[in-house]
Amino acid sequence: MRFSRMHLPTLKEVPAEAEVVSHRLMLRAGMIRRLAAGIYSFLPLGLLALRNVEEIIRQEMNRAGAQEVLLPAVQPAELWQESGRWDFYGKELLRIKDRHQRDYCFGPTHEEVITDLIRHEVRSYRQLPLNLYQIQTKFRDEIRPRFGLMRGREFIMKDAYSFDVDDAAAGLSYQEMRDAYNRIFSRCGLNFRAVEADSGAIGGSFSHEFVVLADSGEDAIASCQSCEYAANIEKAESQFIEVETALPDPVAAAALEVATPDCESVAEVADFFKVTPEAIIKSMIFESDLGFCMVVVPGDREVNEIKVAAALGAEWLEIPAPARVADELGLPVGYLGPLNVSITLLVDRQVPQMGEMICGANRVGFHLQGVLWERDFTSRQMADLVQVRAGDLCPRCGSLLQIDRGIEVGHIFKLGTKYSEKLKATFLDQEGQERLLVMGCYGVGVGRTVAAAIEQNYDENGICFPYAIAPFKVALLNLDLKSEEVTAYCENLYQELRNRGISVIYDDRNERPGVKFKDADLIGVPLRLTLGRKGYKRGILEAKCRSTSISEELPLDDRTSLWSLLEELATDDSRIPSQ
RNA sequence: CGGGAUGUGGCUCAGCCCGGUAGAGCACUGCGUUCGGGACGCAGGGGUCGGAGGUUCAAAUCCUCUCAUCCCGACCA
Repeated sequence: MRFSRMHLPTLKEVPAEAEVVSHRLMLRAGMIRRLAAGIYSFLPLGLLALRNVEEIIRQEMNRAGAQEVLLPAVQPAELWQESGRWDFYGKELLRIKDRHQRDYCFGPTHEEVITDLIRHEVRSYRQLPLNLYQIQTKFRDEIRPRFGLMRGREFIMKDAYSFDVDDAAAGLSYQEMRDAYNRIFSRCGLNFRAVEADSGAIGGSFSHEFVVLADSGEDAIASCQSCEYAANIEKAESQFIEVETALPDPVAAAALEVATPDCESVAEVADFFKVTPEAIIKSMIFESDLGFCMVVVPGDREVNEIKVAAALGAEWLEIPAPARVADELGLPVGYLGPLNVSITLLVDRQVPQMGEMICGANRVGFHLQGVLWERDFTSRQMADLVQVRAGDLCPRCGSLLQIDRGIEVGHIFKLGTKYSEKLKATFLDQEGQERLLVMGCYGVGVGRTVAAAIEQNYDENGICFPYAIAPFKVALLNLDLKSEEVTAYCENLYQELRNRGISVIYDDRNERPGVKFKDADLIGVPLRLTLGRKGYKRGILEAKCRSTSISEELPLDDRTSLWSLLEELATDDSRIPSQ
């Protein structure tokens, strides 16, 4: 492509709307433009990057035996009512009406549509396994879209759905997708981790997220420093070690009520008693489909709601407003404690070994000191309820866990029969028995993968695209358009690069050299070739690598070293796992 | 949904408090000079100041409503 002919509106200044690196750089590099909150247009450069990721995805999905389809974006409400998600999915589902006032939605995901399709198509175990995928625009009406393509409302997703005869076969499909995903993100040149995750609203029993490590990421993951264990913080567990608790001697007969005016938070209470938060127990009221309950954890720990919901076996869980707690239960938020409460008491497994504790007295302005497990309160419902943190022990090997931030770019789920049951998607097995299809679903955020790649690869001059997804692999800068020899050489090299199938942007604009350098850096072209009058006289072409800043002088009359340099770049940063 | 902020040429912003002919830089067009890290000079084009209503002789500026966008929060007592 000739730069002079390309619609590539780079910006010197950063549009005020952009906060995070990838968003800023994608705007500045002329890749995307915003139309509305969370809704973006792709310009030519952005689309090239997107297509490169799509192509890698297609290759790996096809290699894994999946077949591409294209499903409708607009879906009738009946299907969603049949699966039960019309009500459950909530406001994220963009609902629309047609001219006859019939309800539709713009698909945020396609379990319903694909299951409907398959239940009409698949009758026999002979047609299985089957894995269909598509790359398509989704819409999720996010509460708060932000960060450009990282959390958009309209976005492009690759979603795949597998259908198998039983759990074991579905496990194989899942594993195949897991391998494919590892190859996809490796080939995109990303530093990522596959982590165990909660399956959330999509449902199912088991899932892994693929998280690109980046400080600006919205997700946190816990990973072991020595073994392979890695999990989303929502899901992560830690090893629990029983310790003997030393009690003071003699032990007081009962806890002591102390006036603690205006001490509502753990920090304030710790300050008041001159103790660390570890000596305090934090009590919180939760409400679920099973009613109210009180959750008790060490004061220096954060409650993990997903673990609470799992421990309770609850469908949904939320924290009621303090006013509601006061009205319904007569309990004062800020001064809660586990003594003498009538509702379910759910206690974190670490609490019994805390020794003498401080907790709220269930009376405004008072806390209890010297509280003891068993003497003062107890519960049969004990579990791991807290969020892991750096320094906790790996549940597999006992080494230290570390916490990193990252961007979720892929998520794979074992769905089981959740949707096939609701939509009655069945087949006949070898014995002629009617059985439910066992499903899995597998998603990749395509635009988000591009954004994540930028989050992970940039410097003060702009984007440093990994070779595999770079819109252009080579930028050829002609610094002296007026010189016939220089221009003739550049034109010839440009043609040869194109003939070799190397995507190249030839900067033939009538601009000063500085402008060309800045633009080539900004748009993240991995290899920059520069030729000016001086270089031409010396018979050399300057080749500079964007990511390493290493430059070499190549002879004009022999291009073999150029081809080997490109070869090297192409293989260098696509870290394909060996397996 | 709660809180905060912002809407002025394509972009970044000033002007608003204290009402009186709409500005700068970048970008764009033409000419000239310049030419290896976002050049300079001269001459130009382009804005119903987010929208609606109101106050006023007069509104970008004051008032009311509305729309849009961004940030924080919407669970850690």
